[in-house]
Amino acid sequence: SISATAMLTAYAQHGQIQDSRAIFEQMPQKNIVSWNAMLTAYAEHGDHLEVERLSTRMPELDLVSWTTMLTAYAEEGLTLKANSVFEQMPEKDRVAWTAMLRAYVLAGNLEYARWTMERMPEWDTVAVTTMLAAYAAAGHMDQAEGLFSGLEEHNPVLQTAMLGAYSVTGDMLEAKCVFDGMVSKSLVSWNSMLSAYAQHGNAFQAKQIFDETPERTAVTWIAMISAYAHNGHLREALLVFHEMNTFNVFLDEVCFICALHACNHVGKTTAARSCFVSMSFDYHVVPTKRHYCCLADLMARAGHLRDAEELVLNMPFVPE
RNA sequence: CCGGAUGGAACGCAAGCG
Repeated sequence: SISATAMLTAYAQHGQIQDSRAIFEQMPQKNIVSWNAMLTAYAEHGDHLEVERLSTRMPELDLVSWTTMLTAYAEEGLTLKANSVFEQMPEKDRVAWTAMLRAYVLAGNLEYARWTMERMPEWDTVAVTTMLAAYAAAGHMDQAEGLFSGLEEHNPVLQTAMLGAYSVTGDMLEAKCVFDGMVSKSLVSWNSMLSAYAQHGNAFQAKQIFDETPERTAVTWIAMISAYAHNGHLREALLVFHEMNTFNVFLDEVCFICALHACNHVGKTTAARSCFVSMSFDYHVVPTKRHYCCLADLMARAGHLRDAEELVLNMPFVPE
């Protein structure tokens, strides 16, 4: 039963929702964890209706079930439904409170989010980080700083959120100060510092972080490539892209959007085409609308209007 | 006896429209 649940989750995380449902249905005895895993699978698949249907069939619901339902609603923007789940929960832990807080953040309602945080029986660092990041994204630096300085314990996630907040306002000295003051830095911290420089036109300092970081993830590479691309160093951008290809990096769809964009500015139509083909054949990344958009834009700018038109007409999406 | 499966926080990207 434990291994079946693990398999169910693995299939779901690879988008094979029907396979994971098949495993679930064939399980001889289902416990609360397997039911919850199936709920999570549908929640991540964006299918709140199936989450709802499944939950009515469950022999019992626990904190995990309730919170999964709450999050499923929240991520589809159904804040009222999320709240009604929350209100009906027989007991609430800090995970549930934070999920509700985040539901309001997703709805853009920072007042309710804050009110939810204030009502928590005990403040929790995850909840505060959620709130801080929301304030930062909305440009309320004073509020973000207030939360940050009000806490005694600063963990790496919270500090990275604060670093990102300073990056939003372009306060690079403060951002670097938080970064340097961190006792332990995660890869996300390194990437955040790199992106902060990248987004503020400092390709040189971005490159320094790029060279110093203990490990490079897909995010690291993309941030570096776009740091160059945004500042007119298109040759460097393409060089880094090629370097990335020689490492064993897991390339996701965003990598290719970024590469296509760099090709676009250099006017390398051929490179872009081969990149587009290689994406599906070598990396099994399914092209999305955004990739077609990039490539069509590139071909049009290069004067290949007929090719661009053909691409748009033949793409597996409805053109907008 | 112990361990193993499920829920909450921080990082990257194009175009268009304002």
